[in-house]
Amino acid sequence: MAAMISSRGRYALRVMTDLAGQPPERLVPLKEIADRQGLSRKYLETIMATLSKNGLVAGQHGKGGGYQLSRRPEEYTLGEILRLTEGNLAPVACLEEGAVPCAHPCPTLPVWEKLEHIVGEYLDSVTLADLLPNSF
Amino acid sequence: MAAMISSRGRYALRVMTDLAGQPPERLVPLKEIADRQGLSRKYLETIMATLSKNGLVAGQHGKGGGYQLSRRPEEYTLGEILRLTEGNLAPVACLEEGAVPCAHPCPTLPVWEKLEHIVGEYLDSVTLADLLPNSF
DNA sequence: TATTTACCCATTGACAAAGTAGGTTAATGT
DNA sequence: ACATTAACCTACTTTGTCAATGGGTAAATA
Repeated sequence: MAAMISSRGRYALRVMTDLAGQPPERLVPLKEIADRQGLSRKYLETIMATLSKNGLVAGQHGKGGGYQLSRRPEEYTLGEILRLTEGNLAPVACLEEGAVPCAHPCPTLPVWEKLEHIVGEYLDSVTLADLLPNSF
Repeated sequence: MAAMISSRGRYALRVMTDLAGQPPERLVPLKEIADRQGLSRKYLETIMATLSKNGLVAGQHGKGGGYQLSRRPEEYTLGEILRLTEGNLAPVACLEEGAVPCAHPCPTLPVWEKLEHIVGEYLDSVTLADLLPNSF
C-alpha cells in the first residue's frame, strides 16, 4: 500500500468544499456537514480544531453557531489544507518534520525532495473553487 | 503524517542500487547487501521474493549463489520498482486496487488521478543508473 | 435558563507495516 | 558423497498510527 493522503486530509477537503458550497455568511453547524457528508461528527471535530486554530475557518459558539470559511474558496489551495491536516506532504518518512537524518550521502534523497516539490506544486495550483460542482 | 513510500519500497531501492554498484555478472549474497546497507536480512528476504518473482533480479541457490540484476541499471525505472514493492503508487486509498468505489460524483477524484499521474510520470523518468554515485 | 454548538482531553479498536523465527530446497566446493 | 552456503517459503509477533468514540466544559443565543 501507499496512500500519501489519509482520511483526515480527505475529510478536511470535503468539509471545506461543503462550506464553500454554502452561502458565504452562513454559519454551518458541524452536525449538518457530518450528516450531509456521511462522516462521524466526533472525528470531524478533531479536524476542525486544526482548521480553526490556523484560521482557515471561523467557528462560532452556541445556538445558531457553526463554521464558515474565512476567505473566498479560490483563496485556499489544496496544498495548504492538506499540509495542515496531514502534518506534511513528505513522500517518505525521512523528509518529515524531526526525522532522524539517514546515512549520508543518501543517493535517493534528491529524488524524494524533487518528488515532494512536484506534488506540492501541483496541489498548490488547485483551489477549493476548482472542486465546486459548477466549476467548468 | 503521510509517507507515500514506505520502508519496503525504499529498501527495495537500496538493494537494487547496491546490486547496480556491483560487477554485472557477480552473484551477490543477500547477507552481504544487508550488512553493507545495515538492514535486516530477514526482512529483505521478503522483498527479494517480490523482485525475484517478477524477474527484476535473478536469484541463484546454494554456495556461491546470490542475486544479480537481470538488466542494465538504466533499464529500471524507480516507478517500476516502487509500484511492485509498494503494491501501487496511489496517493489515496480510493485509487488502490480493489477499493470500494466512493460516492459519485466525487469532486476530488480528478485531483487524485492527476496527482497519481504526475507522481508516476516523474518516478518513471528516473532510472537506477541515476542513483549511482558516479552519475553526473 | 434551557438549548445549541464549538472546543477540549483521554481512550479504544482495528489494521497494516516492520521485523522475527524456523524451516525446506537447491547448488557448490571440497 | 556431504557439509556448507544461500535462496526461498510459511507463519508469527510486535509495534505504531489512524480512525473513531466517549464524556465532558465553555460560550452564545433564543
